[in-house]
Order: sequence, then C-alpha cells, then structure tokens
Amino acid sequence: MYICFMYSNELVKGTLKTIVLSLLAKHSRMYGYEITQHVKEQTGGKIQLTEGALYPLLHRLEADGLLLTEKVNIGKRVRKYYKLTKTGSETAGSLVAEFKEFTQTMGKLIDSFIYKPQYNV
Amino acid sequence: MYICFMYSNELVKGTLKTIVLSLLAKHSRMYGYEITQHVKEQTGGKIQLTEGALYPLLHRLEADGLLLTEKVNIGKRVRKYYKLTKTGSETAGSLVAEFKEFTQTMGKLIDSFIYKPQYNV
DNA sequence: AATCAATACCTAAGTTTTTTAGGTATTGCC
DNA sequence: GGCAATACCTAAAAAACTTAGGTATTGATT
Repeated sequence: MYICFMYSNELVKGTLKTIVLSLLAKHSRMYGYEITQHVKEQTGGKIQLTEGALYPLLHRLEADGLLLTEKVNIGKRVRKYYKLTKTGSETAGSLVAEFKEFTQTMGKLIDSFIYKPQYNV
Repeated sequence: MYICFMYSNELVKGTLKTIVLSLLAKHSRMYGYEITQHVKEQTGGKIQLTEGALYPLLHRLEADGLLLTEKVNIGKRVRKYYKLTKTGSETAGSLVAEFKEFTQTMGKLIDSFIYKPQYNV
C-alpha cells in the first residue's frame, strides 16, 4: 500500500481511507495520480501511496457510494476526478475525528514508555 | 483484531505490535490475558484486543527473536510470561518513535480538514 | 453440587487489505 | 528516438485480522 522511507509499513496500515477522504474533503475534487503526488509533497516523501492500493480503494469507495466520478479529457488522455457524496463527506468527518481520538488513546498507552536499556538476553 | 466501540476497525489496524511491545517495555514481563485486560482498562474500553489476533502475534514475535517466554505454574494452570529481548527492546523504541512521528505527519495532511457541508448529490 | 463468569491458553477458516509486479497509453523534454 | 513523467488499470500472492470456535482451571453464586 505504501512505499515508506520513514515508517514501517506495519504501523501505517489502515489510514489510507482516512487520508483519501480527508483530502477530498479539502479539495472538492482530485484524481488518483494527483492524490499520490499531493500526499508525497505534503509529507516530505514520508508517506507515499502506491497505485496498487489507491486505485482499488477509489473503486471500492465509489461502489460504496462515498465517491462520485467525473471524466475529463486532457488531450487524448482521460482524467478521472473523484469527489465526495454526502455519505462520503460524513464518513470523512468521522474518520478524521476517530483518528485524532485514537492517537490520544494510543498516547495514554505509549506515552509513559521509557526506553529501558536493561533488557533480557 | 480489535473489538472497538469507538474506533472503526479500519483505522486501528497496524498498531497491535506497537502496543504489545511498548507495554512489555514498561512492565518487563506480562502474559497474554494480562495484556488484553491492561489495554482495556488503560483505554477505558476504547481499545480491546482480541485473543485471535494477540496470541498469533506473540508467537510470531517470539519466533522472530523479539520476545522470550517463561512458564509459571499457577495452581494447575500454566501462565506464559513474555519479556523483551534486546532486539525486542530496540524494536519497541523505534515503533513508538515511528508512531509518534507518523501521527504528526498525518496531522499535516488532516489538520487543515474543515467539514464542508456543501457536498455533491 | 451445579452452573456460570472469569481466567488463561490456543487454532483454523475466511475475509480484507496491501504488496508486488506487472500492463497500456499519452505527453514533454533532451 | 528514447526516456521520464503523467495517468489509468489489474491480478496473484502475502500478510493481517475477524470470526468462531476449542480446552481447562478457578472462584462465586444458587
């Protein structure tokens, strides 16, 4: 799903939907390739979406009624814009809220973590 | 992996390893059931680990050399304690650091999110 | 004494998600 | 002409997680 230089893929999983929907909530309409480039630039290359994960997700979100598409001809190429439906907009809001809540809850579990150099074996 | 009342399972995925290793970094030794109860209590029930996800992970981490086990007889029952190896301790530190870094990066993508009631369809 | 909840471990089938590794075609630059 | 970037896509495989069980002990309640 991601090619990550800074994060273990393990840790990053499960946030793609949140990223995509929140970006669409800000930009009203975006196309797939644009999303990958935007995320790469905004995060200084720390998060890089792979197209193999992104496109199937966009198709799923459309099938689930969270996104609508609009095809625009750019020369001989067809660019496929996505925008949020009402449900998509609501889902974007709740996923972002959930993510923020979740990081706080995780903080409680993790924050008191102190690196103890005394280990076993 | 989780039975979550507050979070969509989607969003929570990928943090189990971080949770488990960081808890073991704080408590020096814990057993499986204890981990589930501790997480439940510390997060006010917001994160609840399922045993179907936890036990296979503990076995994987042991196989990968991040954890060691110690069996202790409690009456007729055998309790299996886990503790970090050197590698496990190091991994715990980096996963926690990565998680913190990641939430900040996600914040940059998400923070400027404003719920726009003007949607399409 | 029987029953139920809690403690404590475990696994396996199925689903979902992601990675990997491609494919096609256009456009712009050297 | 050739290469990188733009722009879409898919399918097999791997990985992770859910679901739904299983066993057995212990302690509390009826």
